[in-house]
Amino acid sequence: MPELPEVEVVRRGLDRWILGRPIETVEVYNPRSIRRHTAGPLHFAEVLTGRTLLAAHRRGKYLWLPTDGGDALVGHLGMSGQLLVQPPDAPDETHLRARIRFAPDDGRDHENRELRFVDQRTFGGLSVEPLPVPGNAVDHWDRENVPPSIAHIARDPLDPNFDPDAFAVALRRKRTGVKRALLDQTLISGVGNIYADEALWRAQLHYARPTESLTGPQIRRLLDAVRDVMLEALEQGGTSFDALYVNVNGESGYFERSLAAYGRADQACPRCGTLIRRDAFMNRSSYTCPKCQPRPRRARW
DNA sequence: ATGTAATCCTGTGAGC
DNA sequence: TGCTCACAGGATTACA
Repeated sequence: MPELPEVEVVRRGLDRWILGRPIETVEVYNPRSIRRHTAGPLHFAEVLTGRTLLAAHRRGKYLWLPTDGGDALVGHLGMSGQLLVQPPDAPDETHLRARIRFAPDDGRDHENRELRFVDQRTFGGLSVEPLPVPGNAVDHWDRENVPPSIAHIARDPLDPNFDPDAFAVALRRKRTGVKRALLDQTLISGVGNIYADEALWRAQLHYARPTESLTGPQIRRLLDAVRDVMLEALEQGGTSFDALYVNVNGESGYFERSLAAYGRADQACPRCGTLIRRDAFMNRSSYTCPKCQPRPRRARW
């Protein structure tokens, strides 16, 4: 599943390949993939046509691309979404939901690639939304230019303006388990089930540990773990930047090779050899090492 | 304020 | 072989 590192890989691909040329056509094949766009998929296509995408920004798992019209193309990949930059003659993908074609770049037709939104489970979606302060974006961390549907999303751990102390205070104020808090995108964004489990394993914390009982050093260790695991995943996912293809399938190499806990039920913990255990958690799964991450006496989840 | 459960979806694989 | 069912899970919504 695309979490922050995968989405950042996509952002870099979009930043490199699809900015600066007017959109010529927009085709929507599944209206469900146009979400939050209250005026509907037809309007989505209409308003986007003729616009030029100026930049590619990200917060947590959300992407947004400001246009020369003062609004932005907003995207979330959900569980199975991909944004692919493809040559026009590439065969349509099975779950192709939308296609955006750009005006040719005189004489350089070989670079005239199109943007495709592919999404098997259609939990992801695209929309066009107004930007509060148009045309003012300095970098992709700029808070003032966040579209309305992303306004409630907290800064993510790779954002230079992410405030660890404020996070620690907000975290301890919550009366919940630490993993639930990690997955709360209004507290910290970009963390999904996979990286939550990996970070907790690295920080040697159990998912049901009550947030208010966490010490300052433990929170710092946890944050470092979140950042490290994401940066490592990003390094490995980054190898596909040159491929004229934006890799988003949630299998950034890292996925298969480097996971210590997630998805490894009944396999040896890389740190101590104890068998990793799988618990039901929030309609999904949590993976822990019973020895490195003992369940707290007062558990909360 | 916080927790719980249902909802949205489809491909995969296990079990019968 | 073919059916059924559990499962994967992010974000939002409704309800407790």
